[in-house]
Parts: sequence; C-alpha cells; structure tokens
Amino acid sequence: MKKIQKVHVHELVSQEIQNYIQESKLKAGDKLPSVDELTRMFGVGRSSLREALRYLEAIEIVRVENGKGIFVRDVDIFRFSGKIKVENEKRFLLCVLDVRRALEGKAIELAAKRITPAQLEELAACVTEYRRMKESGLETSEVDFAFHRQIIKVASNPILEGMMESISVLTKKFFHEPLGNKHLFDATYPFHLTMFDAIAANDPDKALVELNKHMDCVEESIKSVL
Amino acid sequence: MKKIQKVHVHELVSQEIQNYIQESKLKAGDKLPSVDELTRMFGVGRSSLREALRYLEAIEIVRVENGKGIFVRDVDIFRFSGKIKVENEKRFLLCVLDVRRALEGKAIELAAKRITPAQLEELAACVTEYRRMKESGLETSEVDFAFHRQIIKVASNPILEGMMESISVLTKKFFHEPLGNKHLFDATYPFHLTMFDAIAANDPDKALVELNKHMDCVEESIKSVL
DNA sequence: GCAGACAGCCTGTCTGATAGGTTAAATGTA
DNA sequence: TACATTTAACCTATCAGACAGGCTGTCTGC
Repeated sequence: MKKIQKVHVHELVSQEIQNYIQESKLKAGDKLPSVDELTRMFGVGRSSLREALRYLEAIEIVRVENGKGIFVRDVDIFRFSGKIKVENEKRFLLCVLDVRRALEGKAIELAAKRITPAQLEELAACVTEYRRMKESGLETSEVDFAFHRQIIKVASNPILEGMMESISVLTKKFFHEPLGNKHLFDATYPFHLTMFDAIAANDPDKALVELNKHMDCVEESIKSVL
Repeated sequence: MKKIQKVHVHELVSQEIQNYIQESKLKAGDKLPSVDELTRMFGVGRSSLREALRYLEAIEIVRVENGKGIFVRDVDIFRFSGKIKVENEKRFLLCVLDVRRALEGKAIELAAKRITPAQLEELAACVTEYRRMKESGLETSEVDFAFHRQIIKVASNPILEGMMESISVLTKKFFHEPLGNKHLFDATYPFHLTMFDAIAANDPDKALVELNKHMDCVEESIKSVL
C-alpha cells in the first residue's frame, strides 16, 4: 500500500526548464526558446508551460517579457529565504533583537576596522544631522535608522547586508510607536555618538560595547512596554 | 510622452486574491472559493487565474490541492529572503565566514546561557560520537556539522535558526573538499571540545572565544587553499 | 450494516482563437 | 540618398471550451 505522489506537469516542466538553463549554460539575460518551441520540446500544453513559467518567475529564475520572450535572470546569485512562525509578539521581538545584536555587532566591528575616510565623513554627516534634528526637537527615527544602515554598508559584507535588509521590516518596528517612543530615542541617542567615536577611533571592541549598551536600552523598552 | 506600465491580469488577480484573504480574515487552512467561482468573481479567464495561483503558490501564500480546492497557508508567518551576487569565490566565502561568526557567535553565547541538562546531554553525545569517529579515522564532517547545528538549536531563537538554515547550503562548503580537508578537521577538532566545555560551564564569553579560534582556523584555510 | 457504484464538485491539462507588444525589414516620400 | 511610415514576422497575454481525473458524500443492492 503505497501513497503514490502524483507529479504535476507544471512541476516537471519547471524542473526541465531549469535543467535546460543549466545544460545550455545560459547566462543572465540570455533568451530561452519561445513558448511554442518549449511546448514542442517538452510535449506539453501551453497552460502547463505558462504555469511553470509563472512559478519560475516568482522564484526569480526567469523573466517573461511581453512581445520579446523569456529571459534568464542573474544566475550566479545566491538566494536565501526562510520563514518563522510568529506567536508571541514580545518573545518574537526579543529574538529579532538578538539577531540584530549578532548581525549589527559584527557589522560595527568590521566597520570600525575597515571604514575609509570618505565613509567616515558620510557617517559623521549622519551624526551631525542626528544632533541637529534632536536639538530642533524633530522626529529622529529616520536619521537613526539611516545611521544603522550606514554602518552595515561600511562593513561591506553583502551577505550581512542582505540579511539585515531582509529583516528590515522587523527592525523598523523598533523605530515606531509604541516601542520607538521619544523616551527610547532620548536614551539611545548618546550611544550613537559613542559608537561613532569608537568607529572613528578604529576601536572595534569599544564600538561593540557601545552597540550592546544601545541594544540593552531597546531590550529594556521591549520588556517594559509590551 | 509617458511610458505606461501595462499591468498584467495575473498580477492583478494575484493581488486581488491576497486582498480577498485579508478582507475575509481567512486563517491558515481555510478554503478559498473554487477556481470557477474566482474567475466569475474577478471576471477573468481561467488561465490568468491559474497563473496567479501558481505565483501565490510559489511565494507560499496558498496551497492548491487537486480535487479538493485552494487553501490558505500559514498567515502569521514572517518570511525573509534576499539575494547576493557571487563574483569572487574566495571573497564570498570570507563573507560567509563573517556571517557565521556573527550568527553562530550569538548562538553559542545564548546556548551557554540557556542550555538545559537534557540538551547538554544531547550535545555531549554529539561530542562523544565525534571523538569516537575521529579515533576510528572515519569521516567527521557530518558529526561536525551536527554539532554546530545542535548549538544553534539550543540557542532557541527561531529567527537565528532560520537564518543559519537559509545559508546552510553555503556553510556546507566549509565541510567538503577542498576546504573541509582532513587537515582542517584535525585543526578545528580541539575547539569543539573546548566549546563544549565552555557551554557546559555556562561560560558564554569563553565559548565565544573558542568559537572564534575555530573560525580563525577556517579563515586561514580559506586564505591558503583558495 | 456494508461494499461498491455513482454523481457532483474541484483541479489539471490541452487547444484554438484573438488581442496586442516588439522589432526589423520593406516601402514610400522628400 | 536620408528618413519617416507601413508591414510582416515573431512573441507573449488572455479567454473560452473541452476533457481527464482526484475527492467525497450519497444512494443502492446484497
């Protein structure tokens, strides 16, 4: 008694097209045969083929352009993805915070080691802007976010950057109400200055310590607010 | 003279279905109207609708079951994804290594703090197995990988786990030739023991130091082999 | 009471027809 | 000859109809 896994045609076709791309050593931007040709090649109907294409388009393997044809997307790109079940908002945010500690911690270390004069100037501009907006009593969440983003960029590790980017929807939660309130920004502001100083002094350890102080503030905030 | 962005029907439909799920407050496992009903609802052809479904299936919004219907997938799940261009293999691996340092570093810290007696026993079993295989001269890459995975698990941070999982394809590169050679395993083996001891002693700082020594070995290996 | 036939609903796949986007060659005009 | 326009060939986009086959509850004969 065996449960036979019925394989759908569009799945097969989707696989076959990927094989075809590999075997033909097609590079990014290369054109695949037209839909009609592909249906003949694989001996399937148009609808199955189009469903397969739509699937491959969703996972960014190909790009289908009206009137032009079917093209291969960047091929030597590494894609990562994952999913996490969210049950408890508070616990979830604490988890996000630990991931921030991990990723931003490494980023700030690398930034302190690698920052170039030009990048330092940019970061300094960011800090100046921060101070200016703070003194004017304006909304600082945006410039705060920009500051962190800038550090990630300076670390110049595309994977790190991609991962931070991918959870940026979550990190933004730290910047808006009820979490990202005036009080929290007041509390964390000084650490942005000390972080900057540590980076400017090329002191990774100090930078990391200051970042962790910053994150401790956020952690306190999560625990008290939620 | 404006370039009008022609919107494709299947994209609209895909959006409409997502709206429908939101507005109807459908939960995971809930059934959507049948294909025929949906075509009538949106006034589109069957093929467009099916292409939209295939797209939504690819990004894991719905699940289409033959003979049964269309169902909503887990809805309060957070999905993250990103992509990185790989140009230079060596530089890329060094980037991966830094990300490992970040994520596994945080993981081992958390593990050292949070590990339960039962988990400690499991990890001990892993170490014992490692020793046994090493003494028998057997292939240790698998048990080595299992050891690291176990630590991530103990950290009990689903986001961290998901991120490590998503780059596991890459980390595996460290475990196979030419990088994961006999010499490297010999060099890193002692650190697995010291990491275990540090975790067992609930000493996060020591654990992190030992992990970094381990990673230094791997880094050396990357720099010399490639 | 139960097994098997059956009907109704649903997805899977194929096909023919029509619309419309893209490009380059052919054509007409100054 | 130089340039704008038309046309044809090639593609994708979408619709509608038809048929195959999976799933489930009901109905029927034993």
